[in-house]
Amino acid sequence: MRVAQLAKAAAVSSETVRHYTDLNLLRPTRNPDNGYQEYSSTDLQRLRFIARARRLGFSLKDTQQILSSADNGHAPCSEVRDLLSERLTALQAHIEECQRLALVMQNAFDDWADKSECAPDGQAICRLIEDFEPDIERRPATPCPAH
Amino acid sequence: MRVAQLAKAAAVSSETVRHYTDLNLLRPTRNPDNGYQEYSSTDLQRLRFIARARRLGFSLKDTQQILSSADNGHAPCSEVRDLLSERLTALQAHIEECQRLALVMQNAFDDWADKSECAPDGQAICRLIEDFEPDIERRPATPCPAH
DNA sequence: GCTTGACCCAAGGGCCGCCCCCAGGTTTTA
DNA sequence: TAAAACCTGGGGGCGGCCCTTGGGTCAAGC
Repeated sequence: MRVAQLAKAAAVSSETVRHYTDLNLLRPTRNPDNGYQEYSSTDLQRLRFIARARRLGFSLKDTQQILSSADNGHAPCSEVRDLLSERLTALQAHIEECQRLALVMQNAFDDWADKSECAPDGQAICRLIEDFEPDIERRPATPCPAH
Repeated sequence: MRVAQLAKAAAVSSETVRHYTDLNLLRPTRNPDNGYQEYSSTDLQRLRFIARARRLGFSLKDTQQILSSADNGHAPCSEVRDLLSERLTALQAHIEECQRLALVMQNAFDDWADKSECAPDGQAICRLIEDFEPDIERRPATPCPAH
């Protein structure tokens, strides 16, 4: 199979296939006639595997590690369990952080409902923001990447 | 003030100050003797403003926009309200997405508690993952960046 | 046989919000 | 006076792709 076929079969984009190939997650051979990548059904299996792992919250690096374990003949299952539990814990922490931020935002929003429009006074930038300081403990201002 | 002083006064890193300066969010002058950046108290106000806006979940681009409105003499408040509400909505969607993912992970984890270690059979990579397909509708595999 | 359009390639930049490193110049402190 | 702490610009790195550039290749229709 070539890039686009493989991509379609696994419901990902061709760029994703190329990306994974660059990362050596997929190992196509070369068609010597035209230099095209030739993917096997094993690659399709791997690609589907990767897509599933991503859906389960694993990073590409995780997946890389799992696949290379499997390549070396080890059953990666216990590794997978551990990784999943790690990722789940991290995700829960992330969710809590986002929820804290959402609270802060909601509080600000509610507060601001009362406040009148601030006229530009040449001093303040925007009093809504400048007068607002959340009560929560200061944490590094790395809000959730609210994609 | 110079970089480190300003950074300290706003409780951010010097690199952050430099970064914001590169983005033209801060506008220091130059000390002609040594080429150092010289920040004014206005820059400090702006920097604190940015830090607050970040804590409220605004992106740097948002902040840039807010600041340039203010620079142009417009009171950015209504803009700020709109942006905040947009960001809050996006954040809530993000949280829900993460919660769905956490559920999927938790389900996988629970499922897997029963299953025995899979021996490497030369065919499967890891049955835990390969046999698992979450019930939720397929969504682009862009899980939460669970940092 | 020739065009059109769909596909393929490699290499590189862009996103976001910084952090870190380099190599060298300046200032401050002991 | 020397060491420590600062400053400069430029570049790379993180993750997981997406997109562009500037080509080459291939299938189908006329």
